[in-house]
Amino acid sequence: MHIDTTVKKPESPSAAGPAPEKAPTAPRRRRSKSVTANDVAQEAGVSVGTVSRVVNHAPTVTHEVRERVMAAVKKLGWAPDVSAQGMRGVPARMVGFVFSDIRNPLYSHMVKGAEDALSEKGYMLVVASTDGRPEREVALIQLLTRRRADGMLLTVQEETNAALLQTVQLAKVPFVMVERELALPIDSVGADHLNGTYQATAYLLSLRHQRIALISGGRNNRVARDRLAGYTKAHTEAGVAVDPSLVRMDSFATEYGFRETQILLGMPQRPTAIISSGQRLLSGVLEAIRMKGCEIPRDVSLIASNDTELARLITPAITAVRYDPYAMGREAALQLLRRINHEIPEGAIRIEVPTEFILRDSCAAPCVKEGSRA
Amino acid sequence: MHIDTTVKKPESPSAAGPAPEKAPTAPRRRRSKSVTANDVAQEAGVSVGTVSRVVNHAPTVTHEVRERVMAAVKKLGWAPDVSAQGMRGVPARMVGFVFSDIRNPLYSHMVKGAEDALSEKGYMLVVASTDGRPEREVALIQLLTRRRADGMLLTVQEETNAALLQTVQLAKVPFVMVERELALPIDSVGADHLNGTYQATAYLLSLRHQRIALISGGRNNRVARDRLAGYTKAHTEAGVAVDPSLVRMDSFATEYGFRETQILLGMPQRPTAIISSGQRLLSGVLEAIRMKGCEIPRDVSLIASNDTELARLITPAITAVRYDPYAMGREAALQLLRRINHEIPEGAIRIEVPTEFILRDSCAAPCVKEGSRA
DNA sequence: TTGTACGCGTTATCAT
DNA sequence: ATGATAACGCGTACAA
Repeated sequence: MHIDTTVKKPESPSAAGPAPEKAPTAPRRRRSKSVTANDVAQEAGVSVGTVSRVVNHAPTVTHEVRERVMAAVKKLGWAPDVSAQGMRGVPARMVGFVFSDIRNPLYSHMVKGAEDALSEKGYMLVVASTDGRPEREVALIQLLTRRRADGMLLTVQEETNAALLQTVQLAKVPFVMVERELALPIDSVGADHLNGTYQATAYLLSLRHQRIALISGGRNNRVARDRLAGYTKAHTEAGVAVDPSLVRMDSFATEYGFRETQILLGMPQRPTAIISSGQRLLSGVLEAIRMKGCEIPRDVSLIASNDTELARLITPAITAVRYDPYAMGREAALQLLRRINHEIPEGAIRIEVPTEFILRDSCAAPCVKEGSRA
Repeated sequence: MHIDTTVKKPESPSAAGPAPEKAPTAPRRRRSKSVTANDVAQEAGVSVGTVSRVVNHAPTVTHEVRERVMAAVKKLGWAPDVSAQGMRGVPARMVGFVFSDIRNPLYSHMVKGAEDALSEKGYMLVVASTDGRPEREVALIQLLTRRRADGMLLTVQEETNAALLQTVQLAKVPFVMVERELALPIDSVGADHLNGTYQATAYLLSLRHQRIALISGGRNNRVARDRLAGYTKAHTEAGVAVDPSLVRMDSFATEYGFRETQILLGMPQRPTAIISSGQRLLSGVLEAIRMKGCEIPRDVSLIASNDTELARLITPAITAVRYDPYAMGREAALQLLRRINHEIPEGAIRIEVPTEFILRDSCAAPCVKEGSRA
């Protein structure tokens, strides 16, 4: 499998398109009328160099000349052409955010956090959804690189994808991983899932639950590793053995939550509590619990992560591990900006966002009849 | 290993244009030596012109030469520099989507629809959140224009904002309005809220509700106008008078839904049904209903728009007017692409996305004791 | 069919 | 402090 770097222009209006498209007009590609620095210079009675010096805040410009140039700039409504600036090496002030699907509230909140941080500095944010397809991840990173993105935020599907690692290295711009980690010296931002899941598990154990199911996704991702570590740590501290059959970490999808919950609740020794770690999992888990005729928290206790409107408003309200995706996106963007501007020394940095345990009404001590069967 | 010829302050090049903007110092950068069309030409033993013709699919190139050039392209990993292309008038293949806040699922779904349509054609999507501030709308449109966006999708706060109208006209690129309409000859895409609200209202009237509240936002926007029209039409057809005090159309915010519902349920002749038209309103409305000690549908019937996971999963499940924001975003992007490529004749086009009435358990005939009081 | 040369608008260098 | 001018990399008339 080779990476195709050839240039495609499927929609060139002047050339033959892929469809029987006979464009009504065969327009000249030339941008015809636009005011240039030369026009401004003429208007102000100076040279183009001076115009450039003025707008770039060069210290060597007379106040009087600056005023004249600024007046001309305003009068003509001129602004430097970004393409021409690009040719001179001026950064595009654009960063990309690559993730699976913006419709996931987790990502839309991250994006907003990133966008807020970036727009303060005059940066644009390009969103790039991969639908979880690794080849799309690679293609989008390459596209953004070619389009001169100054850096990228990355939440990939598979942390060990070799093609991805190579692509990231080839792009000479900084990256910041979000809720993921690569085997490269790259900054990363993520929530403290270890502690979050530890708290949730410890709480359930303190209620005397012995069989606690953990449903999550991304078995090979940092997030899942941290959650499993927190889950295991709590069990170890409580002296309770972990039953591997209660750990389901293959997908964040709603359907997965539904299916695995059905399976779990159908087990002969079924779990008395479930930790649903994944924003989209919860509705699937809830539906399966409902379908099995179970009542929360009487028949099964439930803890969700992340906290959502659904968890808060449903009856009973669901106890949750909360963290702030907006803050994660914001911190990631700020770190990326620091890298872009070389404000910090080399060396990968890990930024951790705290988790918070929100106690609600979805947990109770396990029902003895169920717990002691077999 | 890093190219670090820059040794000034944390850089921040002008990019400001005419507007006074803080820019610490001028840049001193040089893009690292990159492979150019000239290198490819040399490698292939042809001239730069031929290289350009090959990658631009010019018909006048020998197959043999094309092969040789393509091989050189692949070998050197060359791709045309976008800035240089930009200077020659090649479009940037980038569009902007301006809206209030991506965290609103309505917009994140629209964005995904738009992105899917755009990425198929090799376009990038820049997201631009305004937080509902009109001056941000103007600033972002100007920014995107300067950055050579080929077109923009727009969901503005105030359809009558004069500064906005002027900015849109000044930008010489095509726009497509989403769920909004301007007094300009511009394409628009929106859901059929008139019919959706008509169906919801007619259904409630058929259950013999006489006092139906309508909560929504954007009093001066197309969406609100359409909803009010549908609401009124159903009342007229049923011969039921509309009580203006039951129509609350000032905001889409959750808090507004909460507050207005409290007020409505506190009225001496309180409504027996509520139509909550706005994705974020629902949770506020529900919370107020719960706080007032009312039960759905016994004490108050409820219909939501748009349909959401919350509406579907809460007990009782909420009857809803559903439409597809993803489809709206996609249609808007496709229409914008048609405009960008001049594939359709001039003249504004309105694209309507259908609504669907989802019957669930949140509506019943009004309680007589409540309805007949006073 | 292919090579050559010009120009797009800006920034940086070198003179003045 | 300011003017003049050389790149930057590509697309495309025009020449061959």
